[in-house]
Amino acid sequence: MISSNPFGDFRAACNAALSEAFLKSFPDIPIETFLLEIPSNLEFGELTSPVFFELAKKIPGIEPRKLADKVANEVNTGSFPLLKAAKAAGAGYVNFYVDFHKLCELTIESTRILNKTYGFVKTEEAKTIIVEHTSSNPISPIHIGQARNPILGDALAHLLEARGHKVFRHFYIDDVGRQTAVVAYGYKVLGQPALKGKSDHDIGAIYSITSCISEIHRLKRAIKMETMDSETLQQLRNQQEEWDPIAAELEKKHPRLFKKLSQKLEQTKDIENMVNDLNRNYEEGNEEAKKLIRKVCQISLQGIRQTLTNAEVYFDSWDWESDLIWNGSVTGILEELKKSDYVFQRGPVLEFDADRVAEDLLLKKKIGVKDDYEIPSLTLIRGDGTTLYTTRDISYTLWKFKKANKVINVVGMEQLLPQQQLKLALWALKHNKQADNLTHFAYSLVTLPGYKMSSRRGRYITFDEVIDESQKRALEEVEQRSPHLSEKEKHQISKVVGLGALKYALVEVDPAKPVVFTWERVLNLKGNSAPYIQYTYARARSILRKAHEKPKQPNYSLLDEPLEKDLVLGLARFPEIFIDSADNLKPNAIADYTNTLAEKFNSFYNSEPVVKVKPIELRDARLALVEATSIVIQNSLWLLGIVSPERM
RNA sequence: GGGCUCGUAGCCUAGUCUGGAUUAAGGCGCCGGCCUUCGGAGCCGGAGAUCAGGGGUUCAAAUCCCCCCGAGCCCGCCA
Repeated sequence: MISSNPFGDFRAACNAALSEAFLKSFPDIPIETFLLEIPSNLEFGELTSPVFFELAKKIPGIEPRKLADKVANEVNTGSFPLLKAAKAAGAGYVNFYVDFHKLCELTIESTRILNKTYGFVKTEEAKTIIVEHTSSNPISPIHIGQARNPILGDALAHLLEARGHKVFRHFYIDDVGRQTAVVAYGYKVLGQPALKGKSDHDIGAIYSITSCISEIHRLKRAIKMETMDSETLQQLRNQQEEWDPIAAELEKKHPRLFKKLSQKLEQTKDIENMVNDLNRNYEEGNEEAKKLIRKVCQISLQGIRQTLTNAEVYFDSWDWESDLIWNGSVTGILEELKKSDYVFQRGPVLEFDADRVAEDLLLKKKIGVKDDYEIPSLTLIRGDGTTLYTTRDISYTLWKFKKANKVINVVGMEQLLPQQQLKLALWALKHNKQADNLTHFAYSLVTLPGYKMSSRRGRYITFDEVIDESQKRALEEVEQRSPHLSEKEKHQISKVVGLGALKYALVEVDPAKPVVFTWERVLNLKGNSAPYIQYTYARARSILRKAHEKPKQPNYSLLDEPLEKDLVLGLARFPEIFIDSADNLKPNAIADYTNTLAEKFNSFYNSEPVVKVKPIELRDARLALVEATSIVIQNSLWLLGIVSPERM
């Protein structure tokens, strides 16, 4: 007999037994559901129910413990094979004890048979889900401040897929907007040269420098104008003082490029206007503008794709923002919105009254804001007729809902307001179902101590550099620890371990919490890290290789050591952990679980011999346990996009 | 000014949604042990926390409510 969720089966048995017993003891008292939780200590059983404290209130004059005693006595363990005993304890608990030998056999055999699918309990409500993630601007490389996005997005996609949903991973190419026009303009004045370095890095440099020079030009011109008061003038001067050192930094970093771009841009009287024209032309579908901006984005994307491939993050679809404009869907949505009564004109600008939508349709609570909080309005169309990011995102979102019934946007927490406005726009358009099924998976950004990253200012550490460094450090470790391995093997291992360490460091923490990036954090090879878990896997596999043969005659009732019991319980609980992690979008729970499991396994094999132990029935039971553990580690690391190496 | 998020040993985190058991769980770092025994990226042990602070609800609070302090972010015709 096998089970897709051994501990879940035990939980179900406890629940049924408890309901039955309670019904016998107190037929008149209706019970909703029994809370069953994992007790602090194994002496209190494998599951415990504290509900008698609550229930005692409903029955006058009875103490929780008395109630627990009465119910515990009525529990009929005979009809539930996994349930060995139920005992009242403490001030009013009923503790449930599992038949360990049965659970043990069920867990280990299920794991070995289900193998790469063990733990991945399928949902009964399979959906088609689009996970949109990363979507970094095609104007600069992905930097470490953004790197949490692909890691989290990929882990979410794995989780949902394993849960039985149909998942599509989408990258939204944000090619519309001023920033692409800036870099395209810089690229154009350079004469559209072939690039020598990694393309996204080169485009990123052109972007920062063009943006910086343009900003300084604008400020200089503004300062020359005499029609302003001294306060405004001072503000402009302050801004200029901010940009001057940035220019110096960029010049130092890219001397030749900086010199060339400055010379070329010197000839442009008003860079800002040229950029704005280019942006407008692009939106209008002007062929020359299309050719130029698409080219620059393609070049940059080539590098970004390379980075993501190195990180082993893949996409099913690359969606161009500009397509939504050119095919008329943005205009269509705007027309619809205008009919909705929630848009208004403010001078030349079209605004969306997000607050009134929320008020009228009673949505404030639903989107998580207080009743008296006034949601700022959203600008839909600029004075010059061009659209804004969130405007376009409305039609992108509806496009995604044509292909899926649930959409998860992996977007930084700082974009909470536009994501709320977007949702409200869907309600204003009467797309209630879509609004309800749109999830903003918000996470905090990665920061560097004492350093403010900014693509526009050219101040960032790229994801590429961090991957390289992490893998380089891993290689040094492999060279030192496993000199006997072939060069090829050493390289393969260091790739997997270096990348694993990086991913783990970014996925391990609750997404709501900020991560401060330090090398110490990523390059941790000891406890609570991917290398620690990977090492545990490699050791387990090594033991299995040493045994030469598959366990043939395991007798699971010989597994009686506390360390064995603890490990088996860990394996049995994996499916429940997985379900919670997938349904509540908590990839960090998997990281935490896997690390704990690795600790249990390390303790086990350090004190209990496996290969050489006698009798053979015990040896085989332990071998099967080792095999099962290796499977669960591999499966859970897979969810996080981390590879388990056979050796390291 | 308004809003969102976070605050747990020197440092990094789990637990908070759904309140439960006289020791608040891990990791890093620190101190002390373990290699003629399946790979020491390991194992075992130790020291280290009034769960930011104050009040409240409860038989029971890191967890729920109120107040307050501190940090980050948002409130743009940027994305």
